[in-house]
Amino acid sequence: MARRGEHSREEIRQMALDAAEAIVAREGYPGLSTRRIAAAIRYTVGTLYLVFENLDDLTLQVNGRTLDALYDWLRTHQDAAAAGAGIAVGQDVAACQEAILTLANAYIAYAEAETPRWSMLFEYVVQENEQPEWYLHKLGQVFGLVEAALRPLGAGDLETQRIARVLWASVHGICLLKIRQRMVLAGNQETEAMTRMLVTNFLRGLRG
Amino acid sequence: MARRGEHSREEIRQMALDAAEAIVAREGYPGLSTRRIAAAIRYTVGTLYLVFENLDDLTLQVNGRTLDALYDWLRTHQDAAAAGAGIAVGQDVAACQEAILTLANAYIAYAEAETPRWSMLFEYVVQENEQPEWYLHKLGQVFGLVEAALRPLGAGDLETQRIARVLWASVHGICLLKIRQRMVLAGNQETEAMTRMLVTNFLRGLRG
DNA sequence: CAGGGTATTGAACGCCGCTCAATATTGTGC
DNA sequence: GCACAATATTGAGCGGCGTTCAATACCCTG
Repeated sequence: MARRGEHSREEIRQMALDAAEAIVAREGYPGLSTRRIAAAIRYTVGTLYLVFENLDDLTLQVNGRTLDALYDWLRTHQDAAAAGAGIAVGQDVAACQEAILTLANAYIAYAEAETPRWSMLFEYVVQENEQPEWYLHKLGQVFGLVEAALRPLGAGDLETQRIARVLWASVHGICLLKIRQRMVLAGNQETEAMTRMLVTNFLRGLRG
Repeated sequence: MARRGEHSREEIRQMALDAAEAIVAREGYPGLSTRRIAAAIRYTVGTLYLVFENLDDLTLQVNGRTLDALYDWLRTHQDAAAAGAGIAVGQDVAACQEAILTLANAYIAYAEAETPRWSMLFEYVVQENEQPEWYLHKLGQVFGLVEAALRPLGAGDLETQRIARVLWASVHGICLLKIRQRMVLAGNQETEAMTRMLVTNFLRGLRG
């Protein structure tokens, strides 16, 4: 045995999560196993169970990191788009639509850029459907971006939340269709067209 | 050893698929294993490999059955709704909207009624994203119902197909949200309201 | 009734998640 | 400087997984 105290528990935690992310990026969620993670960080399985409750716990924490990364990604793309469109255009309905489209396309772009990580968010299904509070919070942060973009529409808070959920569920559905390659016909262009069709018509319907 | 020729290959196939469905219904996709299926039909694992290529093949065939069942379910609900609304109302836009809503609600109802089976359609991910032709055909049949319901709108064939994909991806997204219980607030009513919000506004946007 | 053909078996292989007694390493008190 | 308590780390072991294939038990043909 060796290396007692060479790494703190928190260091081991981070190393394990890094290694897990690397494995998932390379081989997808099915390639993830405690033995592989342990080998990658040059510890043994037993050590992992000192730091994580079990593999589900570890998986959920990887997903938590992914949600953080997704949030940052969306923010970055939002800022880039806002810079391109000039300052303080966020108040009218047309600008709101553009903001939503920006978010939607950024979301889909993330799913494409980081497909295995993104897929794992949904491939790992919690059985007792009990996501911990911290996880729901991270989810809420991402959802919050959509709600914020919709606020200029001037609907009530609860109505805005509803619209955001419907819209984001729909964008997610299109994204799934794209990633799972169920769309034999479709390239990138097709997906953007579908997203635009969804968002513009849905919002026009809301106004009309 | 025993029972040589007691069951034909096709009989064994059906027994295995039945057993697999029962296991999935009871314990979900993660509970499915060759050893359990074999035990349930009182054969051994080896026999399963005479009838199926591997567990993935078997899983895909269970999913194929589910697609058939879903198709029948949607047809039945369509017919019931059509009977309720009187004969030959399928021609104007309002009726078209009702037809889509009927389909959407029936889809979500199926997911609720047969959650494990329905979930397995998406939890089992084909790695080489090569669904066999027969599977794509079954998928196409379900999609075809949506396209048919949209035909009264009078869009071109390709446009109708696009609209159907967008709409169905979106309904699926809402359905996912419901089933995965990410909606803490939501009961059945909430989901129906969200579906209605999506469909009515999207279609109104298309018209307007 | 012998023998070929085949349906069926089940042990074996290398994985998996997870546990826990055994052990190696360290810091402390003398 | 040393013994000892405390603890970080190990890794064999358990039961389960998908998959393979030589061995076997059965049936049919001649």
